[in-house]
Amino acid sequence: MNIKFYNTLSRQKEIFKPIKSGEVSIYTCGPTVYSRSHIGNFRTFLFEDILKRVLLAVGYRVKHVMNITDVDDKTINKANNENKTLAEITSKYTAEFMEDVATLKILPADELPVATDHIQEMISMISALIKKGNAYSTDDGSVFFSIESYKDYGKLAHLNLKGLKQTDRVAADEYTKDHPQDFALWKAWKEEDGDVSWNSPWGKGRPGWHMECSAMSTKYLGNHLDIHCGGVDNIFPHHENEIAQSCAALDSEFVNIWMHSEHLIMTDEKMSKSLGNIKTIPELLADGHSAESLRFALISSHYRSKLAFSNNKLDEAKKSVHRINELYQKLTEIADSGKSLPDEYDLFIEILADDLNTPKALGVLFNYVRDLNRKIDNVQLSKKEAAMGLFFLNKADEILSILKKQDDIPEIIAQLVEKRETARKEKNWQLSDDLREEIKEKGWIVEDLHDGTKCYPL
RNA sequence: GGCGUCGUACCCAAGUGGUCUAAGGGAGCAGUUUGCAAAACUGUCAUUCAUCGGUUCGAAUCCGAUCGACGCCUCCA
Repeated sequence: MNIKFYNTLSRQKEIFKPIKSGEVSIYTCGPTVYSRSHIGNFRTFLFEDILKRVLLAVGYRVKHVMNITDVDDKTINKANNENKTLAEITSKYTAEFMEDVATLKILPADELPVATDHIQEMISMISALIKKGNAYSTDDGSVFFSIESYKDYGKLAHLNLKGLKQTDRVAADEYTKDHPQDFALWKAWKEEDGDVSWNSPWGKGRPGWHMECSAMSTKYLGNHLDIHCGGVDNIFPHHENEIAQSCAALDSEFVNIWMHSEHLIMTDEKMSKSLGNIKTIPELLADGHSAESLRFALISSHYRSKLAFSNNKLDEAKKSVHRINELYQKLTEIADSGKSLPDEYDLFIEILADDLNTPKALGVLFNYVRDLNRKIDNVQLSKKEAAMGLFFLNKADEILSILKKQDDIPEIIAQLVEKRETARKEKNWQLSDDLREEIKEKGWIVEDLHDGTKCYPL
């Protein structure tokens, strides 16, 4: 099967060919651990999760590396503001990040290297760049990459140097640079950095932001890798600068396919910390949304489109997740142990293999759900077909991970349900309805089937 | 100033030259079922794809203009 991915570099879909047959190397830009990641950040991490799961589903071995940025302006500021050490801040938020990753059932990366463990690798790379004439040090002990020394600069973001606007931010930069757009590889120590510094051939300082990704991707995945991902905002400057650094330092091809996810927006605004309209995973869980609903909401639009995130969207996701889980439960009761797959599975995979078209794949899934429900209603579904359906849902779920697989019903609820059953048998409708209400108040829904009842969390 | 994206039903959202009188989900309405509900099922719900032109035998899909929303141009996923 041909797998196609949209490559930011070429601005078109390309047929995916791994460098090494049967194996895919992926580097994804991870969090900067200075605060809890929000749902917008997780849109990107979930897109990467789907990417990985699709590659695994079609039989590739996947080597995935995600960096943790644990030293930069934001982490240092945070530590200063809270009067804590850098390590205290970054270890706290790294732990929280990993917690959220687990909650959302995101497959963790094989390696999660942190920047501060790779200072030596970065220094070597910077030295190599200076030696080759792609970088220069300044009087204060900083090192900059000279963008004029790298002729392809701008090829990812499709920027040409002439068209660049002289923005205030660039103009206001306090460093002395040859070219205003030259970016820092090494930043000389400043007073506000406190005790955050490493020795280098250029004096005390710390690495520039982009350096860690170049150094760590090379260390863990080699000079040349298959796929590199991140949010669209990373295209420029981060990924553009990575390309310049890596290609210049290594004299090698760097990344074959660059994939970027669009932003999640709330009420037509980008979710951002400065606007104060962010939601974290624990907050959303506290609002009563399940991990499955969150996953569903995040994959219900294509990763390259802006995602309109709203309460309405979450409510819809919850119902959709329930619909699929409901069928799953029914199938469990009917199915024999068969292990064959319906044609819809191939279609499902094929659609996902076409640049991860999750909304379209969900369409296929729902069509199938309706077909099976119809057969169940008409008592036409054979045990064999049910087993097929069950196997399909399980296989699809290896990618989507939206099945809840039976929640445990608390003892109190189970007792109330039983009590209600007795009342119903005695045709005591008043008591039965009251009990249903009571169960609902405790957060569970009871539904009466033709034979018995069903109970699930609200 | 430069580069780029998007505008599909009440809402979300696929479709990127013919199978489109446009998938799927949610909401609504009507019905089957049910002690009543819920769930499920059935029917209904865009002859039309921001607007106006053009190319084509054929366009939501290509081109141009207009209107509207948005992103990037040094540290935000």
